[in-house]
Amino acid sequence: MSTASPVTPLAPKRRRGHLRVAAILEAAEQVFAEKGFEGATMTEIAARSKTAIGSLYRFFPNKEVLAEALAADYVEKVLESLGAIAEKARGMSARQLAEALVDYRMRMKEHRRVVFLLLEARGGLREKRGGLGGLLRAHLISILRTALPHLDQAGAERMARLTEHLVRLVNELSPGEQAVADDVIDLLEFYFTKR
Amino acid sequence: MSTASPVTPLAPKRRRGHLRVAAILEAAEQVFAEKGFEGATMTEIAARSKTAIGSLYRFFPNKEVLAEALAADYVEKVLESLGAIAEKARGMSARQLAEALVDYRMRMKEHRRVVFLLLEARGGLREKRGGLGGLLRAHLISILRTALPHLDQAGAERMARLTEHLVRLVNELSPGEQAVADDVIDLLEFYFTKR
Amino acid sequence: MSTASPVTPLAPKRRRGHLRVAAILEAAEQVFAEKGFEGATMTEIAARSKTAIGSLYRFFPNKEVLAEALAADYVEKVLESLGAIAEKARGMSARQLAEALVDYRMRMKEHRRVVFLLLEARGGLREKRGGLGGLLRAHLISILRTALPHLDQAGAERMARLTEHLVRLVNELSPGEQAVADDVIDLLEFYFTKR
Amino acid sequence: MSTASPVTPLAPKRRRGHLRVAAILEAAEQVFAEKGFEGATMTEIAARSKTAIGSLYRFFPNKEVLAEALAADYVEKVLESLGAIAEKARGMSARQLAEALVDYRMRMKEHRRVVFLLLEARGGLREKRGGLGGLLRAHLISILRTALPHLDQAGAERMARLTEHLVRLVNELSPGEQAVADDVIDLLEFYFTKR
DNA sequence: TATGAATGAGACTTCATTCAT
DNA sequence: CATGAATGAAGTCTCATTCAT
Repeated sequence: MSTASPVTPLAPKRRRGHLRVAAILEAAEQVFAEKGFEGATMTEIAARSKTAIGSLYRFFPNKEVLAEALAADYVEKVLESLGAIAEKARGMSARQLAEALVDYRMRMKEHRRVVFLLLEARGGLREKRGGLGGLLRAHLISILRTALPHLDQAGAERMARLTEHLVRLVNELSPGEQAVADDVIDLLEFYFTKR
Repeated sequence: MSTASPVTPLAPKRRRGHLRVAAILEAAEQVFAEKGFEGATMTEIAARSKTAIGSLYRFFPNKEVLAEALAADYVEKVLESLGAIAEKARGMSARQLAEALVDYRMRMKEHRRVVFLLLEARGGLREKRGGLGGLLRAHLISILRTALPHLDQAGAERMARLTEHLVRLVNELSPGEQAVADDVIDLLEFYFTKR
Repeated sequence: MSTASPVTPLAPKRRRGHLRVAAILEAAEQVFAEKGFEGATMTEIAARSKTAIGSLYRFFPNKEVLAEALAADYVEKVLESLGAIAEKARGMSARQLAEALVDYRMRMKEHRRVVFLLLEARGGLREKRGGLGGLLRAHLISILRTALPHLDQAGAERMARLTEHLVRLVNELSPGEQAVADDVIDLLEFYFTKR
Repeated sequence: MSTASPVTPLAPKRRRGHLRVAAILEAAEQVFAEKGFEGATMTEIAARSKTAIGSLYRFFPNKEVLAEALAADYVEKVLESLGAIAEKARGMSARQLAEALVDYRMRMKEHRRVVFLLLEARGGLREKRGGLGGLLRAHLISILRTALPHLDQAGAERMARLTEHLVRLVNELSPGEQAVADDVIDLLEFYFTKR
């Protein structure tokens, strides 16, 4: 009765709880980004979010759940953005599509390294990657096929792989390197046009 | 500047010479790749390399030094490869350059995730990145300017940033995705030609 | 001497009266029996008795007090039963006495392991044992001397010690072992007769 | 390779280790006896045996293993004692048998409450009870049938149950109560004779 | 008064590192 | 030098208890 439920973050029931959870997630994102999954400590996450360690565990019964919550949060936002692009995809020019994708990544920047760390790097979460990362890939493929109707499924998959990687670069650019983002757009435009 | 840290592996000059050390580095690479820096344990590295824990510590006085040795090892190999490309760079066509760069990455594949983990992800090693990562960047810039003489320094830096990122994708490709590597070459060719 | 500890359950006089308290005591008995004193958690006791944790603490200001209340409850019942035997003790035959004692234990069975755990095992409550356990012993001695007038005090004490232990076995018998209870009666009859 | 082995106490390889393990087991016995399984802390066991906590965990990878080692130790000694009785069982008189059994318990006294706590009380170890406790029971049954050849299996089982319980009393006797042990012998003699 | 969120001491356990043999 | 036992700081997580609502 109290042990057999799947381990999930507790949904806070009071108003205060929501603020607390938001603070925790933000701190966790920072710490995970800085130290990686193993390097991050629950103690530090608690301290940075000014949460008592016991309270942290009330909401996220263990470190893995916290990481997953972060990932889920991220995916949710990404899917939202991709959804917006998908709606406008039909009839977009190659350049417009390239711009839209780079722009969406740009807006994801705040979440920059968490993706990297939690969706793409960690072993324990690897299985979820099929779930989360795969979901993103699928959306991207669908967008590509809508905007570039001449693509077949295999071609779109291949293109999605490269596009995803290329676009990811914009998250790693320092303020002084923003010009590189323009190159990314140019390259994508060429890629979308040529194929 | 970034050399001569107080703690260094024993007899770094003939590191490759010592069989034990080679075994340790190989085991360390595996374990770091699988578990990340924090997740990796000295005990497991010792076990996998069939080295007594005490002996491991004779060669590498702590975990960080071991990771740095690995990184140095990696950089050494990369510089070697890049050096070979640099020698042939003059007069290379854009396509030939693209192919050479992708090919060199291909051959680095075994070291794939160690780069990722130690050069790019870890916080404690971040500072070194300036040293190691920066070194690679400098070489790449030089290669680009040699092969593409019309580039100015700023343009080459910008191009190096994107090229480095794009080329990195080939390390993450599964056997079934090798076709994507061809796209990378095509894109680089276009990139090198157009600019 | 052992009364009036500074911390006591609220309104102990009409403890049975309060429905909530009855539910808590029942749940506590179960949980203590299953998990032991340290293993039992206030949270689980609260949950099983459908009491908010805050309310649980209103009635029993800490875990120890709850355990003591349980023990006191148990002793109360036992004294009641022993009292009934004591009344009929004069003139009882050895066999009748043996049967009465085994029978009383039989009826205590529901409380079986709580005795064990709280009166006999726990260190912190050990001191109270002098109070509670000693009380039971005294009653038993008095019963023995009434039914077996030839006993002197020392002999009765000695006999009480063994009788108490022997009789305790019936609480541990599984349904399939009820025949052993008959042996206990036979042994006690012999014991009471011979001495 | 390092995780898939059953969890067992590490056999110390050096001389020092054996002393350490002995000290740990002794401390553990004390602490478990005083506080019970949940109440006992690894920290206290380490402190009382003057062992660093890390060393304690080297030998006993967790609390449960430590408790089991203790239980196994106990069972070994008991079986030894029972074995000695079994050898002499044929032809023993009822009184001699009673005396032997009480005597063997007497000599087990040092281990007194650990039995109680680990073999008979704890939930997690309950399964083992079938193994360990059941083993003892089986030996006792065999001894009874040898010394009292007229018993059938069912009768011996029943008798073993009561005998085991009765004999256990001698472990709880304080120095001033030794006379009770004589009563136990008398009762057992009667029990063995009459049946 | 009832509720359950918040708190933090402390338990178990791991592992980098040291050091006696 | 090699070995692996010893050490203890630090991390994860639990739970008795308090307190704001």
